[in-house]
Amino acid sequence: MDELGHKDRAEPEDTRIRAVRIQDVARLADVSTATVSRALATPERVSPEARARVLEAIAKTGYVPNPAARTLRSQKTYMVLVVLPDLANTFFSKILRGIEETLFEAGYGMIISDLDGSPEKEAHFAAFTAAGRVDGAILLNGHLFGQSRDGEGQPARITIPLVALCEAIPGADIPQIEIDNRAAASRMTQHLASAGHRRIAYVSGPTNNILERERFLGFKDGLEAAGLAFDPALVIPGDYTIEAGVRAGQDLVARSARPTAVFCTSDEMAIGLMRTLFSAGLRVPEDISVAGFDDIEFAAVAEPALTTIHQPRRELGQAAASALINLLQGRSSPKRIRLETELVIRDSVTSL
Amino acid sequence: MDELGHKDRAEPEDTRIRAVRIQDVARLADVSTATVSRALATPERVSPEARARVLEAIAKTGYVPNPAARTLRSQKTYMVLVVLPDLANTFFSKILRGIEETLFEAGYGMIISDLDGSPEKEAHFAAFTAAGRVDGAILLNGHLFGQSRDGEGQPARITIPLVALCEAIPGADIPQIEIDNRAAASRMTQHLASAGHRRIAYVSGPTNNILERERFLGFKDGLEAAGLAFDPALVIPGDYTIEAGVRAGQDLVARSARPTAVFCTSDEMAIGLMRTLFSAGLRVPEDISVAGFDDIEFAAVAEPALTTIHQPRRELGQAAASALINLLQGRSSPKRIRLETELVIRDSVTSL
DNA sequence: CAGCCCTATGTAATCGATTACATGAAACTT
DNA sequence: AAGTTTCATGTAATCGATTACATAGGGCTG
Repeated sequence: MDELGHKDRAEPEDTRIRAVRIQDVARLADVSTATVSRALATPERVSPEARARVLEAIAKTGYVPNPAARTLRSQKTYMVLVVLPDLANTFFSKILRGIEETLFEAGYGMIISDLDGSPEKEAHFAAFTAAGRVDGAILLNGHLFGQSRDGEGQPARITIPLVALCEAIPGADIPQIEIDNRAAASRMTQHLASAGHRRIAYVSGPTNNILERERFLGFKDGLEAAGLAFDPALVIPGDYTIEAGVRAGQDLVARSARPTAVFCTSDEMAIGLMRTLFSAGLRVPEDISVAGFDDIEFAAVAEPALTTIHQPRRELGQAAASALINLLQGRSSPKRIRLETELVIRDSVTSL
Repeated sequence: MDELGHKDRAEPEDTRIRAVRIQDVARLADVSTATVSRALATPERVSPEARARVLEAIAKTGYVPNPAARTLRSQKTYMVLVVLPDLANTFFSKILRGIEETLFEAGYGMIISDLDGSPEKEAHFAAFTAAGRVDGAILLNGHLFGQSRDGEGQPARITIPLVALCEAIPGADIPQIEIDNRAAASRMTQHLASAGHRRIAYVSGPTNNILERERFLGFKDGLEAAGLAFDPALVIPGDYTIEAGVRAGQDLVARSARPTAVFCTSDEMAIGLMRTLFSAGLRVPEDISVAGFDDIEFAAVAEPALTTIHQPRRELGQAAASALINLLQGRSSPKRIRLETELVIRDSVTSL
């Protein structure tokens, strides 16, 4: 019999390495399994002597509780699902890091789901969530599972705590962590206007996106505050990607009456757009000013350095994770958390 | 009693929503739980009639197997851990996407661990892995858990399948998925040399990094192939980040005898470096040529567009995930998979 | 038609923890 | 001193699946 005394296990032919079980620890510490469990979960409810023996036995055996068994009994997974529209998007990476940090400190792991615009994947992760593989979820995709298809089929009824990050989910009674997109867009627009720009183009996000709607409202707010008229011809459709910026640039280059400034609702689009302008022989900001949104790492080192709206991405991730942890641990969380943005003035916008 | 007949459950005051269990399905389909389980796992071992009744009952109840229970019994989690040195690094995002895609198709979920240079985190995830929370792991960090500290303490003995991605792990007997860093670096160096550059600076990665060592050897290979002497003074330390590129640029600007070309071992450094050169009034490529490595999204839209080495990032992720899945499903996997890189010539390098 | 094998199914053990409940001893109350 | 409370601990039920083993019936072989 080995040191741990796996006496009631198959012995000779079973060469798989068996994990240490709570029973092995209990035997070594000469207590019951209940005491071992309590020594870990509620140390104050165990006598100091027993606790010491248990801890020693744990150290000696290298015992790690089996998470599946623990989850099965306690219904807690200590896992959180993060739902993203697109993992490859630069904007999310720092947010993810903020989330991961905070979850880790609280003892939670992070499972990532990249929806990738696929309804199958969405259904899969809805089932995943419903099956109790995670204790809670952070949604960065702007809608609830199965939200669009109602009536037909069984819309996934998720009963675990949820938090919406960045893209608010209208109508959902869950904490929303975001920035004030409307105010930020208005501020940028006014910044451009106060630099003397009268004809300001706007490169949008996907129009069904709540961020886009807010930023678009903010753009109009800003125009109005500056006493400028809104011109629908100056709205160029985009989707936040570099490629959309490139296309918007082509659109712009082809125009006869060009705006003097372009407000792109993502830095990625701004950088793609500038690329196209350069290729066409236009200079930024001399011939045309360009502003972005997000303040990703590359904004500061773009040529010219990009004037943009700074989003506290890491803090957003941390705030969302904290809010969720509060919920998971039975505490409450404010329904709406808004973090401050900042107008970052660099070199891509000039005064007329 | 409700439709599912939870007769042996607490009824009135328990308002928690109970998940449908296999027993509920069994009762509805008028079979045993074993048959339900078999109908899902090995349909060919169940009669068509019973199978149909089971599937109908599952559809009616919306049954989803409880993963914790399944894992506890079968010792399979259908989860894979991805270990990264830094989640915020742009380079990883597309790789992650490739991994996620492939895992998803095979029915596996992805848990992400951002080590962030923290030994505590590393220890945590080693325990995590040892506890059987995942079936396998993909390592992007270039070393095994607990590899550095041996002898002292109990080095985590991981018994699950592992795969190394990008950073090969010397001495580890696990599949390694990578590119030929040495050949790629040599190729770029020769490209610069063949454009007439004789004084080529090299901005390195962290020197303890295996990628760096390979690329550095490749750089020297390339010099030698071109008949150029290696000059240690032209090696500038870096760590693959934008900031390192900025610093390298400052170093370069301050020099009296400047090289005519700079080979940066990451695009991020190349972009940061160009930024600094511009700020100092130097032009790329007229005054100095700059080459990168990786071909991240921003390389193509940088100003000037960056000449670089293209890494098939998504494919790397997919290959690593496939290799791991093979291992998890009892098949074998080649010990070394090398994907092809490509020299991408854009505008940041000029001929002298 | 006896004997054998194969198929479909059920019964119940099992995975490894948590935790409700029981128990006995010690401490406190009146 | 009897009764009550508290504390430390143990016993065993439980979480919800998978799966080893048992069994019954049907088809096949000789």
